[in-house]
Amino acid sequence: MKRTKIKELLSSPKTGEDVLVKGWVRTKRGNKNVVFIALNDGSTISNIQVVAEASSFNEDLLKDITTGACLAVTGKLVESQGQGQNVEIAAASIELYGKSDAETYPLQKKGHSMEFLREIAYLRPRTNTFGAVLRIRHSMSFAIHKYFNDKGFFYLHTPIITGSDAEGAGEMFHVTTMDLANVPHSNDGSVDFSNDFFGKPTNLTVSGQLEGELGALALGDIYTFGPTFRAENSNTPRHLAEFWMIEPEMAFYDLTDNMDLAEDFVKYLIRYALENCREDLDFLNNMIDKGLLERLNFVVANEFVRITYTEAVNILVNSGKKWEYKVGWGTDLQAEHERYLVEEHFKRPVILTDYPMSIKAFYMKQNDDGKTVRAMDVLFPGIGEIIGGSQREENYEKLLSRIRELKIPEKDLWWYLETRKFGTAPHSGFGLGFERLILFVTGMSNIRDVIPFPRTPKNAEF
RNA sequence: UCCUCAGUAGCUCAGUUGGUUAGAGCAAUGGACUGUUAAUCCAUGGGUCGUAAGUUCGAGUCUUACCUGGGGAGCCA
Repeated sequence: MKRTKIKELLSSPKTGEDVLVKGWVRTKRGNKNVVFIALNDGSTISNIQVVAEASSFNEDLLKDITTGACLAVTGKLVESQGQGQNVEIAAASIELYGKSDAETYPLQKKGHSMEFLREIAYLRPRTNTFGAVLRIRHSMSFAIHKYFNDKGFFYLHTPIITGSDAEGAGEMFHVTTMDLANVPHSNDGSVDFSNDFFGKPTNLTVSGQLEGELGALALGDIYTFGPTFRAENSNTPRHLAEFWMIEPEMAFYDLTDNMDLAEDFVKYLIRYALENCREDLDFLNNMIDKGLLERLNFVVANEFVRITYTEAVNILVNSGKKWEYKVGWGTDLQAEHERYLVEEHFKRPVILTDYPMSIKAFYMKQNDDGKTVRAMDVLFPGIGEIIGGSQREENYEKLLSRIRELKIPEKDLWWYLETRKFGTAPHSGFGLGFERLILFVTGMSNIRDVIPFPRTPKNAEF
């Protein structure tokens, strides 16, 4: 008999038919005469109830059916006599694939703390919460590709290993095959990379943007979606050393086009989740965050506020609030300022634009005022900055002078500058932190719980 | 990296101004129960109190250092 997934079984139940299901035991209860097994195969958050008449099965087999054990069950799908479910399987035969010693299996029927589950990340996908999060994570990945594909964007694979140390987005992880116990040095005392694998210093990427721009200036509209690595010693519920980032880059987009795309993109993803992940979202709304569905619906239904950095500073200065960090034109906005704008003043997502040139990256297009750049940050409630982007500086002289002002090693960026020499074009792009999106969509509060195997300072287990 | 809180049974926690043999709920184990829904009821076992040093007649409790985790901040996505 062919195996049926539980999701399929529950969505279009054909009672009276014989079925074969395979999955892991969530709970077992019962008495002398009848045993009830809640079986889950990961295809959906719901379990199927397997009912076994004790007299029809070997006593030792029933004893070995404990929380966590893996079973293959054949039987007839019937209407349930109980209250909790519509259909159940009247078991005809049960094959035990894998026992699960109840005394040592870490997962119980009762709830566990997120901190404990993090320590057993090799098993936590078997819980309702992580099953829901991981299914939603998959759906969001798929929706991202679908959104861009439908819009005629091309998925560009930018390198994971990079030879330039120029973007300045964060501390980097070195990539080397050198024997670290015996690192060769040049005469001047510096590390000699000439015999290293690439013959020069290399790192894991902190952003695919610069290569993404090369793609946009050939293919028109591209996006990247891949792992990103930051060796920052950041210990917060919003940072990972290894995370996934989506970076669209579009030729002929100005900053307004860029904002329009970012807003449409994020709303599309949230709408996609609402339409396709309903059961999992309902579960998370009940168990994790009672305001989740309301917040998701609100974001989809309302325009994002768009104001300039200068306007934001005025609002903050005139708010009458006491700030831990001083607000003034030219300083970067702190978490408390962003939170005030999003959560108290406007009470909705906010896009801030036209930041001072001095606090933003070298590649952002300079405004005519000579002091601001065409940057945009999308700020979300509870998350903070979920998207950062800009129109890029396409003028060769302006870009070069900015690189020199900031003393960025020009020799590492020669290829990037070349694009401004040959057929340069106005273009824009942004980066969306995938896990931060998942945080928002799931209502989870710690970024370590929206990626299967989190990498953070002092933690690379599993 | 900084500030702050915490670490006691498999899990979640209680443990009084330092005082005899460290407790509870859940889980587990054994039993009861004719359809259960995180089942219920009865019983049983389970601890180097994060690690190391110190103060003291005496430390789960006080001190110091370190480790691990949470929350906040910075850096950022």
